[in-house]
Parts: sequence; C-alpha cells; structure tokens
Amino acid sequence: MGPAKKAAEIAATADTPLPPSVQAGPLNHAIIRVARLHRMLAAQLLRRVGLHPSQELVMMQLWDRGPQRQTDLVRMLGSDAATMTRTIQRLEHAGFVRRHPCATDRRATIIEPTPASQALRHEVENIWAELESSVAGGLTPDQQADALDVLEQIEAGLARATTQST
Amino acid sequence: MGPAKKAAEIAATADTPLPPSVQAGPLNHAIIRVARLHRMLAAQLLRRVGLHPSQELVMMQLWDRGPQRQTDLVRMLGSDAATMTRTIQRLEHAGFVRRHPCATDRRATIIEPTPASQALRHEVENIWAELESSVAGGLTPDQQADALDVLEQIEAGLARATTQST
DNA sequence: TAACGTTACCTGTTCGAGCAAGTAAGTTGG
DNA sequence: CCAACTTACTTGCTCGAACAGGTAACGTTA
Repeated sequence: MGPAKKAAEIAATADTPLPPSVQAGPLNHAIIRVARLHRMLAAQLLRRVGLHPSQELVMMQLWDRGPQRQTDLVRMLGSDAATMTRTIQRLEHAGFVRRHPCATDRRATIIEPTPASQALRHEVENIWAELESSVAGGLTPDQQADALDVLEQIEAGLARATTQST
Repeated sequence: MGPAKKAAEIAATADTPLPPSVQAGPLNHAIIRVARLHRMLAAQLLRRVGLHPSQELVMMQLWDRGPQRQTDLVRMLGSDAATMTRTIQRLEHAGFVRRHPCATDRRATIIEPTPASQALRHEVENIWAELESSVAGGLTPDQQADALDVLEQIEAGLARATTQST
C-alpha cells in the first residue's frame, strides 16, 4: 500500500495554505501533479503484466501499425533515439519484440512484435481503458470533451513555446 | 535546435490517422503529451540556471517555507525519500543548499537554502512565470479557470483510483 | 530498563529521459 | 569516382523516479 498512501498525501497537500511561488503558477502545479499521478497509476497497473511505463506505448504502436523501423517508433512516440535503443533492448530481452535487419537499408533495424506479445495485448488494452476511466470517470461526456479540448490547447501553447525558443 | 524540432514533430504526429489503441484513450494520450512537453520546456528553461527539473520545486519550497527537515520536503512535494536524498546531495554539491543536523531529533537533517541560492530565486520565478504563460498563453481568463478546474477534476479521479487499488 | 515498532535517512539497483559523441551506411554534389 | 553531408543506431553520462534493504535514532509499553 505504498503508492496509495502517497497519492492520498499528494491530494492532501493540495489544500494547504499556498505560499507565493506555488500560488504563482497554478496551472504548472496542476499539470505536474496530474502527470505524476497519471504516470504512477500507469506504472502500478503495468507492473502486473511486467511492463514499465512507456514500454506499453512502444508495444501498442507495434500492435497497431505492425513491424517498423526503430526510427519510425522514435518519430511516432516523440521520444529519443538513444532511449528507444535501450527500451527495445529490454523488450527484446523480455521476449515481446524481435529485431532483424532491414533488407533495403542496412543501417535500419526492423522491430516486430512477437507472437508471445499478443497475449499481452488485451491486458494492455484493459489497463489503458482502466486508466482512461480513472481520468474521465467522474466527468460527463460534455466535460470529457471540454477536458480534451483544454489539454489540446495547452499542448498547442507548449509546442509553440518550445518551437519559438530555438 | 534539438528540442524545438522534436516538439514540432510531436505536434505533427497528433493529426495522423488514429490507430485503434491510440483512439481508445484520447485523454491518456493528451495527458502524456502535455506532460512531456511541459517537462521538456521546463528542462530547457531551467538548464540556463543550472537546475534540473524537480530541483526547482525543492528550491521553491525552501525559499517559501524556509529551512525544513528532509521529510517535510518529501511530504510537501509528494516525492520519494530516496530520490530526495540524492537530489539534496546534488543541490548541496552545487552550493544551493546546506545541511545540518536537527538539534531536537538526531535522526533528522535540516535543509537550508544558501544565501548564494537567493540569486537564483528571481530567475526561477521568471522561468516559472514563462512556463505558466506558455501553458495559459492562448487562453482567456475564463478558459484558464476552466483548465484549472478540468485538471483538478482529473487529479481527483486519478487520486481516487490510486487510493482504491490498494 | 529492555523489547518492539516506527521514523528519518542512506545505498543499491532498475527504469525512462535527454545530451554528447561515435560508427556505419546511405545520399548528394563536384 | 570520391568527398561531404545526412541518417540510423549505439554507447556513455547525468538526471529523476521508484522499489528493496539497511542503519541509527526515537517512542512506547511491558
């Protein structure tokens, strides 16, 4: 009952008297707390199937789109090439993924979900659905649409800022 | 121009045809993307003052509330004791923090912001404000209030789920 | 006082994430 | 054809995050 207790504490700290810096960036803090809780819950659920957060994104990508080059995975998931290398190595070692050289481009490696990984697929989809309902659970469909809209606008603002400060 | 290019790619992938699994959890994906962009932008801004993401939270806590025991920092930031130990070690090594034993409880360590760290304070506050405006920039005050409300409801849902599955 | 459980902190280890630097294989221009 | 990019991937490093395990200092109770 480690994580559960911790989450309760996080929630509890939300209504302590707000000091200046905390008060200054309410959306920043909200984003950070949501991100942490979301990741924590995902980790908790994924551990039951032997995956670490982010590995499930790679697997879902492979299940959805089939065998791909490593670069494609990096581009689709917006992640780092170095990180992807090691994540793939671990997934390969765990038996969920297989690698073979690309025939037409000898620099590239094709990543392929193993038949064994198909057993995970439904479990991961269930976990994903459980996560989604934890997020959206207390919201009406209208509110869910609002939430998605809000998140997309925030994303757009962040993407703009990241692009500008080049 | 590494991070900037990457962010643009992430934004670009948002409107590719949606495969089943991705389509299944729209809020999950939105949260993950927002969290990543937010963290990435924070890291980018914080690097200019020599801090890593999360270290600024510790420093702000210290600036706001003054010297505290390590446990207090852990509790307030909802983080892990082990993580806090090493973060403090790095902040100490960087000269932003000082540690001395607690007089009344010899197990505890009091963490104190150094005078040198005060030079950082305004810069960190500026960074925090810049982050907040990147998040809220394109939103009207009404929309910002909506966004905060949405995030808090999502947080509540996640906290509930994390607590339940003990 | 002595035993027991709790608290505060530290260390080891495994992850993802990101930067830097390096290699090998493609591609392009002279 | 060959030199100069560019791309695909790998490795080394430093971070935060989380779990497990360990030690020393409390607190309580028998």
